[in-house]
Amino acid sequence: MATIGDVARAAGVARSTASYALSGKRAISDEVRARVQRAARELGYTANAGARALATSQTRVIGLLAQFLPDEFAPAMLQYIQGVTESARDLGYDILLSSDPEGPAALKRITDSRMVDGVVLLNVAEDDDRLPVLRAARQPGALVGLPADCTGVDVFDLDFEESGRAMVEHLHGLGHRELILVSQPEHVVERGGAYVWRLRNAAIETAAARGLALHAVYGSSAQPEIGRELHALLDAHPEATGLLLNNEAAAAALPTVLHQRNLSAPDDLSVIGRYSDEFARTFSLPFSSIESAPDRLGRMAVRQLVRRIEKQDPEDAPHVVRFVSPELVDRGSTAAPPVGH
Amino acid sequence: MATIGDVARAAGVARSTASYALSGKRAISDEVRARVQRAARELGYTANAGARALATSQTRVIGLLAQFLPDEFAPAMLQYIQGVTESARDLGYDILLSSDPEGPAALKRITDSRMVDGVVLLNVAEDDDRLPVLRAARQPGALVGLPADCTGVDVFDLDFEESGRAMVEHLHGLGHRELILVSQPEHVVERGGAYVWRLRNAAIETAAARGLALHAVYGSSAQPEIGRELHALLDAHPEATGLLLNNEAAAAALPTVLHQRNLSAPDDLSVIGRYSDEFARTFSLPFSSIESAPDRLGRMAVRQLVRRIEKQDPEDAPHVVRFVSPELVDRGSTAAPPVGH
DNA sequence: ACTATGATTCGAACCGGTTCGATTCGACGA
DNA sequence: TCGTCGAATCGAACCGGTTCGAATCATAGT
Repeated sequence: MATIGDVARAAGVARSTASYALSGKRAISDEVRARVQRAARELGYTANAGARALATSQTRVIGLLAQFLPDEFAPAMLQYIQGVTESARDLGYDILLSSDPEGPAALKRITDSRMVDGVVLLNVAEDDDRLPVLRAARQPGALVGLPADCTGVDVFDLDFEESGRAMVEHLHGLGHRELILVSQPEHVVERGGAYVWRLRNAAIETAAARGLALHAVYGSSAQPEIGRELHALLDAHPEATGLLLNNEAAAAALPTVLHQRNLSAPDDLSVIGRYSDEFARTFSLPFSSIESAPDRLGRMAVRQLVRRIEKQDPEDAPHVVRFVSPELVDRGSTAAPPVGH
Repeated sequence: MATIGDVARAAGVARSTASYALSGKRAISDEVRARVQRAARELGYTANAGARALATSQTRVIGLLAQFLPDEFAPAMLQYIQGVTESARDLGYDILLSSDPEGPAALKRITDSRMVDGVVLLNVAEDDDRLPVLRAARQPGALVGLPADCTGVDVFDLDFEESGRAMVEHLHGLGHRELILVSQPEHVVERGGAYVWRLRNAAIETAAARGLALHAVYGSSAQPEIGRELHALLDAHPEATGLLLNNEAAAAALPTVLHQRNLSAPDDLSVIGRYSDEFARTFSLPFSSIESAPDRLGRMAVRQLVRRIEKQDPEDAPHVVRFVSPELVDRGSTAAPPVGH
């Protein structure tokens, strides 16, 4: 494999000249630059990443720390990953993907060995044990998911409070008086998944303020349990006319459940979920929903991270905590409650 | 950040001695080794990955080239990625993930710059344009998916021929005489997705040999089209008693379709699919299926790749082309055809 | 004719590891 | 007592880039 020394020799110049000719960091005469570029092309020269990293202390690699948790919804995870890898590529970075369940240890190894210029953390828990490691690292970090303490990192997340409010307001505006909210399993909350209670509490609060009855429950994250639970819920609250879903498995199971009960949305029941449009398309979910935009969050995290890496911001720019406003995708599954309610 | 020079100084030895003490590649007295290790620990020393790669020409990173194609089924892709990252971690490697649509260019850049010790290609097409680049690279490669030409690479894939045969044989054994096979969209075939016709042709052949009628069609990869197509198919072939699905979207859509037609499996129709158990669990698919084992294929590819990287095989060990035998997961959706057929 | 100037290019050092050959030193056998 | 041997350690070179300061050279100014 050709080195820059080979290129320099072929072009009849010093190594440093070849380097400058290729990088453009110093003025080089047109003639020499052309010679160097030609030699590089002919030898098929590509810089050795390790050597360059050693010399520049820059790897142009971003670490992506995902955690494949048992209850995490897989398709959404892939969308995060996709958003991150794509925007990284657009900005000239590669992605080092770690799914090590030993998150803190993996993060420490990757940052200490300087394999990456920065790090994106997915699935951030309220009290995420990777955060102390990240703060101690020399590289900047961007999070997808809101932890309790945001100091020293840039944070991106869907505005779950506003999402909860919006869902309730929407159905309230249509005249509904009794709602059911199905959240993710409770142990997701216990594990630190703050988004669950952020949406839930906001929904409960809004419902109370509007004088609505809201039955807020935790649902399983897989079939067939969630199907049974949905049946039980509808049995238990026959007066409820609105169903809010913050649980992908429940959304996936609901069409069958409605069929089995011979119900349809929005005629018998108004339904509104919170999941990604991609997910909705893949499974043709007919329910209006708050778009959770995982790919967009991934892109935002990478963009901000790269700005920090490349110090486009003034040295100590304040860290950002940005909430993406929920957008309601109307698929026509909500309407005024059936007469008689 | 501490370098090995700092460690050596703190321990009062030469850099080389510190290196040997930590790597164990030469005999070092117990006393000195202990001193070095202690110094390393106290200084929080971690070797610089770039420097080590430069010195050893080894990165302990594996490149993972995925392609997020519009019709590829997302959850399956995540399972491949998961299998690859997990087994890589177990073997002491990190994963550099690329989803660049410019596959050949990305592969060339990654291998030429020696960021990786080897490469796993997902989604390999019959005439994959990444293969020439891979063969020209100095690093070994492992594929998931069967190309037309396997020279110079290790290949892993599900045995789609055997899968097609097994599905047909299974229903034949139960007494069915007329079957429908729904494959992925035809443009997946045109793009080089050989697995589609491999299963399809084998199924057609087996059906012919057994004297069965088999209606083999291509289906859409998303709802709601695929739902409509399934309805049309069942309308068109009222005498068919068995349905074979090599199309995840069709499997996901079928429960609703059956409901709408007031049919149930296996009483009215025997159904057998080809998808992963994980997928089946997430969506509670009640259909027996050939397990496509994406995570297992990912693991196998990485294991073999690492053996090549570490030259555990004799220098020029023949390249392997391994087909995973299909395993039928019985979910009780097949039985003898209803009487009268 | 001589120097100041600016444009190019060169040489050497450095990044932080690994590895090879040489050196040191104590123990042991003759 | 001396040479030999083996174990432990050291020093230097090397991997392949980047970057800084110095050197070269032609041109322009006086």
